[in-house]
Amino acid sequence: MTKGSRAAAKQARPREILEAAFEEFSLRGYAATRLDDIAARVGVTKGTIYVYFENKETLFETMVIELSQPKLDTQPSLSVLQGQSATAALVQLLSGAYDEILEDPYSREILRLLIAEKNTFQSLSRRFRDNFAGPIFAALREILQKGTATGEFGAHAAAIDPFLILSPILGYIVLDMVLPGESPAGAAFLAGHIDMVKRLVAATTVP
Amino acid sequence: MTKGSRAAAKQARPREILEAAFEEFSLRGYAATRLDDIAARVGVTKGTIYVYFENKETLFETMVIELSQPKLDTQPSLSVLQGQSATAALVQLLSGAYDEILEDPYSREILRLLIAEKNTFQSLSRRFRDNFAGPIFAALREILQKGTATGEFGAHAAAIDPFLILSPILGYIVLDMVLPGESPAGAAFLAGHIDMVKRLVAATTVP
Amino acid sequence: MTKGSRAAAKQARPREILEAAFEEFSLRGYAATRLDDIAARVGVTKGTIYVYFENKETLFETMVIELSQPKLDTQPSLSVLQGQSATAALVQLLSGAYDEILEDPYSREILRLLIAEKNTFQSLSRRFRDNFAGPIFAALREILQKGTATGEFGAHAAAIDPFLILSPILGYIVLDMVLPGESPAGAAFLAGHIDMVKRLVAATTVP
Amino acid sequence: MTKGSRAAAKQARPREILEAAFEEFSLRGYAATRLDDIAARVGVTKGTIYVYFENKETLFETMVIELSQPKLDTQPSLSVLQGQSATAALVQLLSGAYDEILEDPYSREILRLLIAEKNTFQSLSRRFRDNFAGPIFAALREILQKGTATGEFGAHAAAIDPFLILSPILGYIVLDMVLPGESPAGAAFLAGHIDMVKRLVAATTVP
DNA sequence: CATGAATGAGATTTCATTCAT
DNA sequence: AATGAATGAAATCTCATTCAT
Repeated sequence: MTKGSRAAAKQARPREILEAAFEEFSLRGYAATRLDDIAARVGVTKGTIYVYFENKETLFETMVIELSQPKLDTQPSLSVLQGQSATAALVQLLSGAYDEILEDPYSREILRLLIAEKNTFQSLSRRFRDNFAGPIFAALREILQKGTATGEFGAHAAAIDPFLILSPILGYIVLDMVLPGESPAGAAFLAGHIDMVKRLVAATTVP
Repeated sequence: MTKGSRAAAKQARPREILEAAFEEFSLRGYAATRLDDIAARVGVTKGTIYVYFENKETLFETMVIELSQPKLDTQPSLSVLQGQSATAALVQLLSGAYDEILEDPYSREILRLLIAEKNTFQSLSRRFRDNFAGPIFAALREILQKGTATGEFGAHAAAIDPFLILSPILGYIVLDMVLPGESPAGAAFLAGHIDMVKRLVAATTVP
Repeated sequence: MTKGSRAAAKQARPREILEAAFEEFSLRGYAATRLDDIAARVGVTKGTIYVYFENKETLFETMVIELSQPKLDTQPSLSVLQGQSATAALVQLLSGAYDEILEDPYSREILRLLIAEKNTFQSLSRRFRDNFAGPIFAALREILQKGTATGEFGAHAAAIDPFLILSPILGYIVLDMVLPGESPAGAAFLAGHIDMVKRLVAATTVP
Repeated sequence: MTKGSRAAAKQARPREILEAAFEEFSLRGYAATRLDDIAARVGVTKGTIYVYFENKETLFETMVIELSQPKLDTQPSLSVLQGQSATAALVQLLSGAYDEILEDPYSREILRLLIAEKNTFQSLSRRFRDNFAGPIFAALREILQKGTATGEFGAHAAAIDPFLILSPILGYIVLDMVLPGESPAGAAFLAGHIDMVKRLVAATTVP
């Protein structure tokens, strides 16, 4: 089985490198990270990285794409949201988003890297929009329309910008990025967020 | 007038450098920015930068501190909020925050740099918290308590985390950072944000 | 043989660099020597030096230590001096010292560098004292005492400062340093030196 | 008298700079010394140095020449040595040399600088030979011949290399340079030196 | 005479990338 | 596949020198 396990080790090598790259890049940023550090973290030498990746830029891009892949697979599909009330769907969508952010070790840091490198890696931002932000916005728009149509939400709900509803999540992430340890607990914030959104869409009026 | 102009040039030099530094740092990030580029932007040589700043690190830190100074001067003071309803104060605080973000050429980018460099320039993050975020949170907390006490807000309002109320602003900034040009217009978003907050604090109940 | 030659080249590289460093440092002094020059002398590029040495300072220190090592190995040991007359031992010690100075290509120049950099590389001076000067002084002291005890030397000999006996050697080196080509021939000077020392320790009195 | 004192200050300026230059150059060596440091020591700015000296090189050379001038003035002239015994002249010459070395604050350090910069400032070494070492050697040669002629010294004395007689002084300086604080007291060493030289020239024979 | 801002050449050091083994 | 020695381009920083005031 040595042959098999050796093959397995080789198979795992690129992933190991990507994970080490993630750690180093998120610690120091793209430019300040040295390939030496990444290699050392994996326990190989610099040259080995070039066996698997064309160059530093490719390594970075691949890392972002590869490590944010799982999230894309668990994206809310519109179909999943059917068969329940719009409110329930809303709650599920937000809860799912927080789950991912709080539990996935990569999402926050990758978002941070995208923010940091927005001018240098614009294609990654576009990817983020197309594969990640876009579908969520679409799902949210669908829910708002459905809720309004069924009278579950107030008449104004259909006109709400989906981004307004999602923005607290991003705000939460940012606070946690800039001032780690000073943001409110994730679960508490989620509860507040859901409560706020419920009030927002509810069929009540304000002065 | 030659004498005056030389003295004036000398007086203005540090500020010129800081502004050029801002442009370059926010374009490429701290590590990838070359002092050569900053110097070229000012129209001087590398050496001149070292006449005014000890090194690259100091230049960066000074730039962040200096260019975010105006904002600190326009911070909402608690006293200003007195003499008006809690709702009006809330609206004023949020409007003020948006004004600043939409009009100040620096704030968004500096926040982005803080996010990007959170591991490398932690002291700047602390500064941001103490001088910027802290006071706003305190003012907001005050407003919530006052509004609840006077019955203007619902009983639940006092317990709302101020950060929940502010988070959409940060979310807005982030979206604009990662996907420039895709965020909703600032004024429209502000209106939506204010409406949402009004509904949040209003004395109504939701299922 | 290719494998062998590459390994050999690698093995020899540090020593090559140290020798080139010696040439350049002794030509221009520590501060005025450029790593470029050292690299060019070896036939590699600047970067290669950093593969083997941490920085310029380390290179200098290592060079001094490494190239003065052979001398330490040929130091007079006290045991060698036994089994012969004190006078013979004295002559042997002095002759050995001249041999080394006249034949070793490094000693004079390294001493010169130590003199030049005494404020910048004090630890090297201490090394020189402990490993080099100290043992010779000790051996000389031993000889003086033995010669006095056996009556071979005059009674005053035991009180002679060993440094007085050795100082002409240092003086010779210095003259040769400052005015190369103007110092007397080494062999002639050694003969004169030995003669002077013999007269110094002899059991005669002077007015 | 303000005018006069101001003029005096101006007159003194070059000398002040030379002395500051001496301090800094002997602390760090030629290449590592910054004109800024010298200027700061005088209490002026870098530019002022250029008012009085053409460049760094000239400043260094002028400093060495100027600060070793007093010594040249007190050089032993052959005439002074006449009218006393050869032995007395010998003692006077050596004592004078030690006096100068022990008391003059510059001589040792300047010699050190000459040693350090022998390849870069060869003209200074030549100056040293012509103005300083040369005359002393000549005087010494004269004394040896005279002492031999009068029978005061042994017959072998005329053939002694003057440098052998002087070398302990240089050796003493070197030891004090490399290992400051470890050399014997100057007065004791002088006494030993004189005693050794007396024995050397005395009309005795050794086995 | 004195200043000190500005220069620009050059020095050390770093590091992504290559390639022979 | 993996290594690691070597490269060379580039980045930060220094400092002697100039010159307008």
